[in-house]
Amino acid sequence: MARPAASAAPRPGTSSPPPPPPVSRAAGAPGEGDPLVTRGPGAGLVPHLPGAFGALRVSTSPVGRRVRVPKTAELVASQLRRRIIRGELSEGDALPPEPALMAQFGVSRPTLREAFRVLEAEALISVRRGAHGGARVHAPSPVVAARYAGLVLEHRGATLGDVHQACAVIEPPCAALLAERRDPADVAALRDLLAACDEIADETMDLTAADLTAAQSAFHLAVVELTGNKSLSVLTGMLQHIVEITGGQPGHPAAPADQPDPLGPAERRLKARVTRQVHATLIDLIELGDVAGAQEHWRRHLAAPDHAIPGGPADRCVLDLLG
Amino acid sequence: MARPAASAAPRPGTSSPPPPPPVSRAAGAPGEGDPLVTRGPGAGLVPHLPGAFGALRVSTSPVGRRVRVPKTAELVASQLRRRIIRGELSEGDALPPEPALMAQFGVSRPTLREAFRVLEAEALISVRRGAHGGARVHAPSPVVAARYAGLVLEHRGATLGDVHQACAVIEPPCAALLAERRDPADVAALRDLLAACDEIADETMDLTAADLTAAQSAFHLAVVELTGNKSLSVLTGMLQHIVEITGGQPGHPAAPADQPDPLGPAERRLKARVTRQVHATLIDLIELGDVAGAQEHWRRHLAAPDHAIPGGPADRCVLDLLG
DNA sequence: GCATATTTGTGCGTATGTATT
DNA sequence: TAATACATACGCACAAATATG
Repeated sequence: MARPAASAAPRPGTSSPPPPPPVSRAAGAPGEGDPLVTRGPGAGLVPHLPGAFGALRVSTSPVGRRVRVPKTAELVASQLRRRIIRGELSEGDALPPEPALMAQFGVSRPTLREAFRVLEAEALISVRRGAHGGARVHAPSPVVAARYAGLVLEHRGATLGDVHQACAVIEPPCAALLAERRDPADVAALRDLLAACDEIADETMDLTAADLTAAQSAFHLAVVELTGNKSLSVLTGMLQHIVEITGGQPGHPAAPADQPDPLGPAERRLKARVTRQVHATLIDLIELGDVAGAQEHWRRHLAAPDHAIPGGPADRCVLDLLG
Repeated sequence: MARPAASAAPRPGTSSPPPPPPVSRAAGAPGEGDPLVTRGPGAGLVPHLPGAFGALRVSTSPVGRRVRVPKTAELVASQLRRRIIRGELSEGDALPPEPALMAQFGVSRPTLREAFRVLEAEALISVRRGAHGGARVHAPSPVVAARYAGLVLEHRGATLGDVHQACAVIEPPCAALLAERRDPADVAALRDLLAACDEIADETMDLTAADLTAAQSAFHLAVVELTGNKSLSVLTGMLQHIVEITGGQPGHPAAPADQPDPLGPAERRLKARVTRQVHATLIDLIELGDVAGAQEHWRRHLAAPDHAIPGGPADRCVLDLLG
């Protein structure tokens, strides 16, 4: 076998280069002696996540599924990914240097580097070179998921208004839930975010839209996050990120800034004030426990022309995340 | 100034394909036919300002965060990815063999392979080796995005009930929209899916839950997809996929099948019949145009104990997508 | 079974960037 | 500010496994 097995290294026909032992030296690395890449019988058992063709079901009818053999780099990436997701490797942790990982996994450097590129594309690690460089671990964020979801949406020709409409569907029920709960902590948190919006709107004289909309987006996200539902929070974060990188940046080619700044500073300041009032009203409705009122109020806010840009440029602006 | 160009042509005699243009990616000479990877000016764009740590009240905006220089493999992967998303490369298309791509991009084989691993991890290509092997293109699917979103949720300790609750928030407004629209095509499509559920429930005697729940999930997904909103469709597909690979598979370690089959065939058949009736009622409400009724009916269905398993095992079953 | 085309995994060398001294 | 050591980035060539006809 070409691949060095975990424990048994047959080494049948010794070629010119003697294959190194799978685990030779671990430079002060904790958790030494892990088999790590045991591809033999375990490879068939591990679901290894949905591959390119979906989960393989041991069902009856379609016997004979095209099975894609996992590459070695993919196995290495999966092992590292699992340790990151499980929390064994936390944000900021530094992975051992390449030679140590090569020894631990029993793979060569190109293979290890392929695994690095995969994890780097997933933003789970960031590799820096230099003196104290190496791979550092990052926690998974909705931004990563948003990138791929955005790819799917772009491939399907979704518009910016489509994404906005999704937010308009998700958020009102969350507002209703908060009103039903009437938790003072929720109200306080929202008031804090509202104050943050005010501060930004007041301090910045040029009133660049990016900062203000970011603060307003944080308010919208909080409405979802305070419900405690992690799935909706992640989904909303994804949608917001897609909106942000598509239409929020003025320099983006897909930005609806074809007409450069149709609003003057005065109108923009007025709009900010109106938005602030709408947000404040939501907090009041939540504090009062007006379930239906909060939901309807938030639904209208998200359906408002100046917020959703319905039928306007947003509905003709297909997503363009790739430049 | 880029890295030294490949001075030697990579064995042009061995491959029969058209003579690859000797794109040597000479320094500062972008005049070649298809430079593809032109890193020069792009790298010069990054500000690369020194570490601004103790920035005490910088005047305008905190521009100047840590920039991560993109690796060559990442650039190659981005170019291929863009061509896939843009539709220039469609599902099933075969990419040129490795030597041709090496010549086109002007990179070495390890670099190209790193790009392949990245795209393969994103399920945008699938590489098979052998005579007529090579890289084949696949359309992006919500399954890919679901994988990363699931990673985020697992890292945050989300439960299966959490994911289900997200579906319960998204779907009722969609049902309301369908009832408001009263499109006969929607009703027909839902009736077809209902019939498909019946067929599966009747034909399969062993009544393995996997097939039936898949058909029922298709019905739920259709409620969202028929609204025409692509974002919500993709999101719902992601959530369903997470549920499917986590709790749906009986063999999955995270499946709530610790108590093996608490339901006998009789009870399960009864449940299927009840579910069928609930689905049929939704179709009727949509056909009648009962907006509030359809929304409330679907909300209750998704909150029903036998559907959401609320507070039961689902709420204690954290997602486990990595084995 | 055999020939062929293709990807896969490996080793080693050089270039480049980063932090420390 | 300049020299230096460390760690990754990228390149090339060889041997092996694999799928097709």
